[in-house]
Amino acid sequence: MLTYTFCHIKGISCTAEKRLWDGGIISWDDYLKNNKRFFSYKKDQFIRKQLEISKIALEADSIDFFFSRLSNEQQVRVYPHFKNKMVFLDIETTGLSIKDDSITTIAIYNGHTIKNYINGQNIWNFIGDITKYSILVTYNGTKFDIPFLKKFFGINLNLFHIDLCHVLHNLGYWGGLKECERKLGIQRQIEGIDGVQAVQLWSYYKNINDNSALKQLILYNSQDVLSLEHIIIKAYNKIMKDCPVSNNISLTKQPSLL
DNA sequence: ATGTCCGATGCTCTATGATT
DNA sequence: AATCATAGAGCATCGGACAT
Repeated sequence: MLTYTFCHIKGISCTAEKRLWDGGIISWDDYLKNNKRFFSYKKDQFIRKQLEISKIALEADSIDFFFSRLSNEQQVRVYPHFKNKMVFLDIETTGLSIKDDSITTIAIYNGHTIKNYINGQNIWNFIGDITKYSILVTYNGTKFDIPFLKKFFGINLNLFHIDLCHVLHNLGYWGGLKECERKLGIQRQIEGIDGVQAVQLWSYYKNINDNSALKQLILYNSQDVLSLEHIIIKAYNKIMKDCPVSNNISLTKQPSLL
């Protein structure tokens, strides 16, 4: 998995990495045991040293090592190795303005269970729960979810972050979460609700005590975090598609919302 | 030595797409 | 509708590989 990645090393781009793969150098050990030189002596020595350090970093589960060396769109590569430290996150709000609007609900999903947080009920439990994880996965969280969370809770979430919006852009997928899901062939359990309706559902709950509206909002919020897991797997497979051995990881069974 | 080509990197600047 | 981080373009630079 991560041992098939070379583009975290300075001087090796994705195209250079593909040349290695095509030349039969698939894993770090393939490179280290190989006598044929793909680069100049100096560069080759540097790469060997970096691969030895990479092995130690992987052994030590150093997320920081790989995150700091991989470009934003390539950080998805850590998914198989570090998925037990990852959490998918999505928030709902009363609108788009960070100045005027507030968080209504938060959903997080760790690959096994979904947790929901509701403003006015249990929302402050979020802070304690989120610190159990190391990597946050969002869609457009850089510009939306994270600034809202920062303002609402008044703290910086000290987590590594993968924004699948940028990852998909880099893979040529544009058009928002729902549109990208459609293009990727991802099926939702809950259909027919969008962000605007999510705002309305919250106001029904708040203004006329409509508990079924809240329930619907939570389901919608939960669906979005489940979709993020679908997307990261699709993105991972696309990013690694040229690697001769590691492609096609698949989705394990997700919790049912219905 | 010298020239040329190629790949990788690193700036600056601007337009834009995404969230509820 | 409000907002702004980022991708992408354009450009310069640097080092390696290779031919002459």
